[in-house]
Parts: sequence; C-alpha cells; structure tokens
Amino acid sequence: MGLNKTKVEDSQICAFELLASLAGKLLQESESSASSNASEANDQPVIGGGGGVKFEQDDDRPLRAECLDHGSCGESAFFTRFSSPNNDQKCLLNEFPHAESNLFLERSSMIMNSNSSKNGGADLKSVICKSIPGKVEGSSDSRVSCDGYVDNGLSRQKRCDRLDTRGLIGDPCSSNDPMEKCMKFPVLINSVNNVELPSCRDPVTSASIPRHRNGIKLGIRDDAENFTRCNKPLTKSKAFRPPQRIGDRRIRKLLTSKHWKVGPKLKDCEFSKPAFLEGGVKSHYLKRKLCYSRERNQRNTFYKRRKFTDHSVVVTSDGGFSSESVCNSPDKNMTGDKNGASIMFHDAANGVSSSVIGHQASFHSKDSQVKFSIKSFRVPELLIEVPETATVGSLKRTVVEAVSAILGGGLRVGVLLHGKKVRDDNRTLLQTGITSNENLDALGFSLEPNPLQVSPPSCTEDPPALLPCDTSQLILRSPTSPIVDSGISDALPDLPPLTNLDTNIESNRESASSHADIVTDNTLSDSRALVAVPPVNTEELAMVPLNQKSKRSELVQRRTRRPFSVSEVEALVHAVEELGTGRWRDVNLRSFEDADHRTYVDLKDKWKTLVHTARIAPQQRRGEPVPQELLDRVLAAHAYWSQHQAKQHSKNQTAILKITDAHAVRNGVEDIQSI
DNA sequence: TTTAGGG
DNA sequence: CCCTAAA
Repeated sequence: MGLNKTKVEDSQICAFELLASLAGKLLQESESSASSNASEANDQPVIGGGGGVKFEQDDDRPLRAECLDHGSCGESAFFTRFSSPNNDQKCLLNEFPHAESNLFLERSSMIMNSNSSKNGGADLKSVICKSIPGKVEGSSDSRVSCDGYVDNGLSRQKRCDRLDTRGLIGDPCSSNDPMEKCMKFPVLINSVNNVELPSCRDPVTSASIPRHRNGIKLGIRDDAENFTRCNKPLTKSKAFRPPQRIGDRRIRKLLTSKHWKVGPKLKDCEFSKPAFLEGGVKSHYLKRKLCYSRERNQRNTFYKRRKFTDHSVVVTSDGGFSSESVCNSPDKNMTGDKNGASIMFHDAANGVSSSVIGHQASFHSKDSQVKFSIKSFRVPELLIEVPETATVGSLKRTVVEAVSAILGGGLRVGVLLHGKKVRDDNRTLLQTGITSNENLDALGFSLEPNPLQVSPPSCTEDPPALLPCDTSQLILRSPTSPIVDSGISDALPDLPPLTNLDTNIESNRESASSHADIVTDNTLSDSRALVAVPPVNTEELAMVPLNQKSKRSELVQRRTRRPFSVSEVEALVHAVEELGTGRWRDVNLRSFEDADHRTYVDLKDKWKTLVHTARIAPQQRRGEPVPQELLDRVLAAHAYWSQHQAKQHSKNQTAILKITDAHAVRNGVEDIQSI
C-alpha cells in the first residue's frame, strides 16, 4: 500500500512545467550562454543544512555533497547536467487534469536518461522531480530530486538524498533505480502561500528536518501545515494509517451491519421502524446488505481510502491560473527569476496556445454588458517524450503540437462563479449572477477536457470524466506507475465506472465505486502496467477567481458537489422516518453505505435543507425538484422526531397518530398554497 | 468519532 | 458543503 501510494504520488510529480522550464533553460543557455546559469545560481537562495541560507555559486560539488548529506535544498548544477550534450533526455510531460483546483499546483518532473556517464545526474537515469505548487504568482514551488538532485530552477530547490528519504520513508528508496526512488518519494506539495520566495517543500525534509528550512521565512508554517494535511498518508508513520483507519471503520461498519443483519439483535430503537412505517423497506435493506455487504466492504475500502486521501489529491492536482491572480501579480510573474519555472510554463503555454491566453484582465461592467477578458488559461499537463537528439526547436514544436492537439477541440471552457462551476449553459449571465463588477470578481473560467471527445459520457452526473490519453497525440503515460496515482489518490470524484460490477446496487446509489476499485486493484497488482490513461478526472483545471484564494481554497479542495438525487432523498427520508434525526451515522449505515461520498454529516445537512425546502414555496426551490410527497414526509418526520427524541422513540399509536396528523396538516397547507 | 449547529 | 465545539 505504502509503496503504491508513494508511487502514485510520484507520478504526479512529473509535469509540464518542468519541461517548460527545461525548454526555457535550454533556450536561455543557447541565447545567453553561461551567464544565465551563474546569475541564477547567485540569485537563488539555498537552504543549507547549517540552518542558514546559502548561496551556491561556483562549485557544484560542495553543494551537491552538502545536499546529499543534509538533504538540504540547494540550487545547483541541475541545469548544467541537464544540458549536458551527452545526456539522453527524455522529458515527460504529464497531464493531470486533476481536479478543479483552487490550488494552483503545478508539478513537473523530468526524467533524463543518460547513456554516457555514470555520475550523479549522469547515472543511468536521473530523475528529477519537481513540484511547483504555485499559484499564478508562482509564489511557491518545491522540487524534490529523488536521486539527490534537484532542481531547479528558478527557485529554491530541495534535494533529498537517499538517506533522508529512506529514513523517513522507509525502505522504498533502497532501490538503486533512481526512477524507482523517485517514484517512491513522497510527493510534496503544497500550497499556496503568498510567499515570495518559494520555500522548500520537500515533504520529507520539511516534515522531519526542520533545520533545513531555517532560512525560509515566509510560508514555512503554512507549508508545514499543508504538508501535514495534504500528505498525511505519505509519511511513513502515517502512511498506513489511513487505510487502517478506514479499515477499522469498515470493520465497524461491517460489524454493525452484521449485527442487525444477521443478528436478531435488533433493538427497537435501533432498527425497527415506527409502527406507522410498517411495510417499509427494511427487509429490503437487510436482504441487500446480507448479499452484498461483504463485497462492498472490500471494494469500498479503497474508496474510503481515496476519500481520506482527497487532500493529497488536491494538493497534487493541477490547477489553472486564475485570472485574478494573474492580474494581481503580473509583475511578479514577469520579474522574479524565482518563478522561472512558472514563467517558463507561461512562455511555453503562450507559445503553444496563444489563442487561449489573453493578457490583460480587466473587468468592466457597462450598461447591461458584461465585459471581461481572460488573462490566461492553464494548459493541462502533458506527457511528452522527446528523443535525446531532439533540439530545442523540436522540443518547442513538440510542445506546441501537444498543446494544440488538446486545445484543438479537446478542451472546453467552463465558467465558474464563486468557484462553482456553472453548469447550466442556458442561463443568461444575468440569471447566473454575472452582472456586476463584484460578481465578476467571483467569476472564473476553466479549461477542461471535453468529455464528449475524450471519453464516453459517464453515467454519473458527476464530473469525473476521464481524460483518455488519446485526447492528444501525445504519449500520455506516467513515468513509471501511470495510473496508480490517479486511481488511488487522485480521483477526486468518483470515477465513472469503466465496468459496472455493482449491478446489484440500487440505481439510486452511487455506482461509481466499482470503477475505482478495479483500477486500484490493477494498479496495485502491477504498478508498471501501462494504462490507457490514468483515470484523470475531467475535473477541469479550474481557474478560480483570485478572491477565492484568500479563503481556504488553497488548502483543501472543496468536495465536488453532488446533489442528492430523488432516490437518495427518498432513502434518506425513509431512513429518518425509521431512525429519527440525530442518528445520522445509523442512517448512513443503513441507507447510504454504498455511497461513500455521503457522510453522516452530509445526510444531516441534507435533512436540514430538506426541511427548509419543504417549508418554502415550491417556486423558491431550486435544483432537481423533490416530489412533494417526499417533502411532506420530511415535514412529518421532522415534526415527529422533534417531539420525540430519537432516543425516546417508541412505536406506539400515539406516534403514528402524530405523524399522521403532521402529514395531514402539511398536505393541507400545501394544497392551499398550490391553489 | 459523532452529533449538532452555524456559516 | 465546510468548519467546529462538544460530547
């Protein structure tokens, strides 16, 4: 598990930026020769093991040695090596259109194969993993070099030597294959801070070797926090915890289920329904559970885990550039070398898809016209293989082609308001609420793979459309363990079932679980398998308005919204009728065990909204209309349980009468209203 | 971890 | 949906 997870993470590390960055570097070198390197090196603050900031300039060796020994961050000869003519270069640009991201994270990694030397980066393979969790501003980035090199570019870099890695992660790094090490390396990531100088975010180092970060002033704390939060599952000590915890929970669930399934231990208050509910579907539930509970347990385990890992996913996912952030920090982007990576990316993107990238973002509201310009769109990460003989020109061309391939119809634009995707294309801007300047601040756009072109529409209403590799002509595959990551830690939303094994599950239940599990299993069994395309979810590369960033958007991605279907509402109402309010966990267990994305809190919230919905005029209601009949039941049950605490529940005639009364009353009211 | 509420 | 105080 641990390994797989780690690998997954790794795969995510690879990204577009690195390539861009590389390209940029190469260009730079070709253009300004040696000067660039020197200046850059000078400009880049290096965080040394000594606890201070060091500036490595001339000699790469010292730095390297130090980095290896202390796992410190440093900037060094990465590029030098990189540019070495003898190196066989392979740049992998991977596309991970992960979720919407309020986080603008960029990751990239570069893998170079060197046929010639055996040293350092020249070893068989040098893997450089870079993670640039940057916002538009590129405020932060971090990179980790698995084999001891790091990179990077423009900002701070972090190197992790094997020792550190191993110590923290365990043995995974024992492998001699740099690639493997890299893959096993925990992903780091992070977040977004407004730090100007990117700090080293190497999870390992940051988390366990604080001293390396002594020189960092800004965002350290945030980083640490983010790291902790996002990568919990990755740390050695905690790596296995999630599963475990989940497992426990599952077990508990299972036991509970068994109790009332198998065991006659049905307490009145526990599972028997109120007398007035006689004829319910209880038996149905029992039956179903008996039949599928076990299977589900297994399958759901992954689900749970994934759920648990959502944060990681978010962290590692790619985001888009928010027009707002771009606007606010144009200078930053253009000025700092530290943001080189980001800049490079921009450049590359511009070169590739200037059509999508605008320049000035100005929102003006005039008359009834809403005007806005899109500053830029973020291009999904791509995985590209470049021959060792490739020239800079060819590299650029390749990138352009790759991007073009995607932009040429492979993407669609999404509109986001307040960070939420506006799905109804038929609504007018006015109706949507995009009318004033204020609103424009909350407006965002996203580029997302076009599901129609990329993959078959999912049966789920959820966004998770996968982005098949075939979207573009690019070779899309993860460096080593392609799908693992997306399957396990990535998929934000449930992935559309590739195969629906859960045919037994009621239609009203989310049926997405099967897919994920399958993927996961495959991945686990053979991480090397080349999957068609990682279940990259189609979750668009969201471009969230800058305002959003100030909130929590940068830390954790909000769960994808999943409106309750009528059938779910029905199940909820029914369960509450039987169990009462205040026992949401039981409700969840009983009626939503299959829907792992519905937590008891969700159910509680839904009930709250249902009650509210039932009380307002039908015209005021939004979303998928809930049958009045259900709403009436909601009110009835609500009224009933309000008077009778779930604990006190007793199925007696009185209760029945009361509920009936409430129901009747409600109906009367409704009738009057409708008239 | 759950429950209960506010946001 | 998220976040949290309490339990």
